[in-house]
Amino acid sequence: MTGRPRQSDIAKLAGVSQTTVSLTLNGKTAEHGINNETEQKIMAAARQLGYVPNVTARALRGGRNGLIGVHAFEPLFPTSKESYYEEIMIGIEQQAIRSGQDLVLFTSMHQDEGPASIFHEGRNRLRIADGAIILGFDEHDDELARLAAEGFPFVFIGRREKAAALMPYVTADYVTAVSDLMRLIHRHGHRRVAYIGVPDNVMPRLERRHSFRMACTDLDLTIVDSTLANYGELDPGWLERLLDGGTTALLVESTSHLEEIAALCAGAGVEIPDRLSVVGLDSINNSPAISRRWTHLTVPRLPIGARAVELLLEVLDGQHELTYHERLPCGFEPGVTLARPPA
Amino acid sequence: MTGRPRQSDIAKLAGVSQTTVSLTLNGKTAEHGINNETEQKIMAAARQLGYVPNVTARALRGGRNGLIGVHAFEPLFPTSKESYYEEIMIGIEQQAIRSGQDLVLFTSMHQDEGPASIFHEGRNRLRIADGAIILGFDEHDDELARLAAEGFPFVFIGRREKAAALMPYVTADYVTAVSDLMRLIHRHGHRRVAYIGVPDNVMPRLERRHSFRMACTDLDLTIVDSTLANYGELDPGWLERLLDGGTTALLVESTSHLEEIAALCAGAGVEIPDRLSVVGLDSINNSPAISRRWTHLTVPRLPIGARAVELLLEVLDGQHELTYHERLPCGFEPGVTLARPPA
DNA sequence: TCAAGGTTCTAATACAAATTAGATTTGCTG
DNA sequence: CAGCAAATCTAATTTGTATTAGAACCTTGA
Repeated sequence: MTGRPRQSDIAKLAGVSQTTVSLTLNGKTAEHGINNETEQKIMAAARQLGYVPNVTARALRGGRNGLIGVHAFEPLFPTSKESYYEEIMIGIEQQAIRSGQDLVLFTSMHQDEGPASIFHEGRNRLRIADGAIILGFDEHDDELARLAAEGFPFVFIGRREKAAALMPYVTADYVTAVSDLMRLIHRHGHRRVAYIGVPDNVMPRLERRHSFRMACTDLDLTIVDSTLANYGELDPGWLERLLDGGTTALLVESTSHLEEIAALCAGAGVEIPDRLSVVGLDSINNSPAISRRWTHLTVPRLPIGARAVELLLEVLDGQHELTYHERLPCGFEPGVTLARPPA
Repeated sequence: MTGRPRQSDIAKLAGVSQTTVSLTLNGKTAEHGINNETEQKIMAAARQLGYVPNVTARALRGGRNGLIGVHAFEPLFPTSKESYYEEIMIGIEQQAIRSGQDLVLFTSMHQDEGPASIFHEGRNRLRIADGAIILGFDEHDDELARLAAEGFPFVFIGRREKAAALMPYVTADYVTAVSDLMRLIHRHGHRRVAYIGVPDNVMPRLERRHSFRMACTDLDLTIVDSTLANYGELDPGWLERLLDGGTTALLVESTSHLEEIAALCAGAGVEIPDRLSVVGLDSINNSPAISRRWTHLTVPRLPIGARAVELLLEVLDGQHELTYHERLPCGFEPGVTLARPPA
């Protein structure tokens, strides 16, 4: 259907075989002893015809196309602001630019409602790309395992218990970050610390909670109080009970809870950080809605995206075991909401 | 390398030929008279082996690869907030989902500083996709012309004088929108209207200005005053001169100028809209930084992106002339900043 | 009983590139 | 001048699927 030039067209124009064209275009002139003059003819013909290799043919044969797939189980450009993936995508794009790769967004897999299943309807389009970066927080461990079993090269962003052993992944080092943070809070003199979590069990949050509890045990036995709140529990009564119990510092998993807590404290005349230290455990976007410079951890989403691209290219070159993974360090924003506990 | 089952594996298991498997899996049993019993055997075998069709093979055979290229002359996921392309990309993604196409972002073309040339190293990398959507406001008419000359199927988002005749494009109907808006302002009783432009000459802004001047002429001769301000010109003196000159309404090209003008008016005790009506000519994102419900036009960026995808697919099916184009209607947000002029 | 027609399946091929295993020519050595 | 190697190229095959053309068998009617 297309007037797209093929290698055979080049061959005809240059008066050689398709084999010679393929070898020449792939830079194997030396090892196959192709005449310099022939090479020039072929290159000239290719330029003249505006030849560009056919992705599907090359992929079918197992070659590389310079295409990196990106698959999220949810759309990448969501209508709601505060896309979770946005910063990661910036990192992916930047590294793709540096590495000279193009990106394929697998939108076609989202056709039906709900999370986009990789193997649904038998339309696993991932193979059009050389490899893929997969992100998403839904439970799709079985699909990932199957993909790994098929030998398809991919890197996962995040971490899953089951998946960990099967594929390379990049994630943030929540464990170290929360652990360090707890030591800092301990050094400030706090002995009762509460934790406000989100009622779900995705890995990044589980890791933070786990690390929090470990730190509580490690630092000084039984002096710390762990509390997991559900949405809606954050009311004046809750705050009162918290303070009456002797809690002097609060770890807040989700950024969206910070301002809620600020409002609650303001309403009850509780000063932050004089009466209560508050520390966030996630990145905070600059926005006029942010009331103060919170003390908080930052998740290295941009580096994670960038590293995932590099890692995938290394995987494609066979440089890593499938069990290889990396944990990138979280950042720390000192802010003004962590202080000594009241005397 | 593949532990992946192929049609031939199914065929072996079911004791039939690969052809029969292909026909059955594609639901062509009826037209090729395939026995119901055979069909059951094949389906069972396919299920048992966990068969998933190989997209690359299928695409190779079919001529199309289901990839739609997206090329902006700047990166699509910019570090700065307020990406111009973001809303368009949402539209593109949504329609790609509906149409079952994947998207290719040509990041590899951005390797060098500056805007990314399509004909990087003499090769048109866009050709790896079935077609492309091109967006960008830099001057690259020559590249677009060359692309069109090569017969590569693409749709441009926006409009260029030169490009208009060469390729299909989708754009917003600024002309009608501004014209209608001017009539509305005129009906409110305004007779002197000023225009605050941005000091550049990209098409969408030129069209708004042009339509503004046309409307001034059409509605009532010489009763309207047109002013084009550069950045930095917007100071108290400018506002004073404007009002002294009898201007009662202001058209503001760029959303970023609206709050600036609001501050200026607040400082000078000028009430909006009692003393001065102010109307924006672009979309406004919900954000806490927006001080009031401005009366303004909205640019249908999301529909533009979506329509571009549809249009490209139609072009690929040969349904359109290259000179085909569409202008999508702008929206109007009534807001509260347009009123009758002071008596 | 033989041609016509239907039913049910298969062989062969195309898609575009990569690769393996030669084929052909030329040059050089003994 | 036989013989061997290097230089330079090509034929044939592979990848997995879809499709065309037709084969083989069976039924039916005259």
